[in-house]
Amino acid sequence: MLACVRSSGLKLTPQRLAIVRELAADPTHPTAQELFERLRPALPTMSFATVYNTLDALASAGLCVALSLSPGASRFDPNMDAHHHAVCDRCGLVRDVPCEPSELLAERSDEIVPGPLTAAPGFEVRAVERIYRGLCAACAKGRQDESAHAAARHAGRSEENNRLRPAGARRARRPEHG
Amino acid sequence: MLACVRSSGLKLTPQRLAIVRELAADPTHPTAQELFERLRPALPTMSFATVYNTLDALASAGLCVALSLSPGASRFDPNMDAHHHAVCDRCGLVRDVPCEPSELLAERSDEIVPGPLTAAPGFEVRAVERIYRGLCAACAKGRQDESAHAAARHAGRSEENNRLRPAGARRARRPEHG
DNA sequence: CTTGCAACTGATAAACTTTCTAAGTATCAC
DNA sequence: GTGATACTTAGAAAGTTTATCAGTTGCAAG
Repeated sequence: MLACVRSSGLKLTPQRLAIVRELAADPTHPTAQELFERLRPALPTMSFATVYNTLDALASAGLCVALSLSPGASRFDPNMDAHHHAVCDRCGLVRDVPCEPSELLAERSDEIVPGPLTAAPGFEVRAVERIYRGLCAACAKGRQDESAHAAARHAGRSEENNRLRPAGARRARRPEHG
Repeated sequence: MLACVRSSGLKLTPQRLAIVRELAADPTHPTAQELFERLRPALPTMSFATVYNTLDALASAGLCVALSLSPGASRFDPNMDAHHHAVCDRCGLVRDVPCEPSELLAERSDEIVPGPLTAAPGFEVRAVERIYRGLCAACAKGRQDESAHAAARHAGRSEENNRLRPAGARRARRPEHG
């Protein structure tokens, strides 16, 4: 991937090197904020804007994609092969889900692109993606524990909730496509 | 839908009435900002926060859903039946795409929920949704015109671009799942 | 190895989206 | 009608993302 950075006409700075390495090594599709915080020990002077600039440059070069699949900050995906996503309703975590073999046999190695949508006349379909909504392993386990504790103690809000809710978001939010 | 508002224990205020009516009548899944601006003539004193409060109340009552399918503001969907979405890469517009008959035959009237994901062990799938990415009719036509004009005049950036990009976003953004 | 330019970084401001707070107001059950 | 409660308004505030600009640095050419 680093070679692609150079061949895309992008200069290979220490900041970009660190960001690309961290992004490529992380299957959880981190946000810009997460990348920034993880790299802060190694690059204490790096600006937050540099993280965004770099991710934008990578995306423009076709080396990663910005995902907006749940409220809150965008997540960045270095996997440019055809794949789908599993999105946690609770913490927003995103994991890749490979295409099924039948999909990979399609003409485009990307996704199966069907004919025009009768529901949306004139809409030009470029790609079709699938989103699996639900609870990631950690949140599913967390909820079990929570309800178990809630049964033991009557109503004590004891567990600190580790939901990674969008920034200012404090209220509960109904999951999409309920 | 208005009856549902009352039966959900929500008070039926003029603001809510207007918001519900506007939302239910609009198939394009407007943002909070768009609803606010459209209702401003009828309700000049309505606060922007009221739009958010109302949409949040509706979502919590299960009467609409907040969609985060592209960067920028959330869009609100009053259609609670099982369906998918077509999302415009350029302007962010969202249109509903009904499920196919085969999907509606599934056990849940919602979506076909497959077995556990081998790619994400422990992930509890609640629903599967499909996103058709591409260009809406208006943007597809707009791009044709743009390239036609660009060919005529050599490089004049004459057409004002009507992209509804996320807030501060000025730069071009690579569509997801490129 | 030096040099120069273009691209990049860092810092900050700013725009936008969303939520919170506090005080006043209106809805609805009785 | 009347009161409790939920709602609205307005403004502040927090989080995300982009713009601006001066200073620095990567890197290609010499």
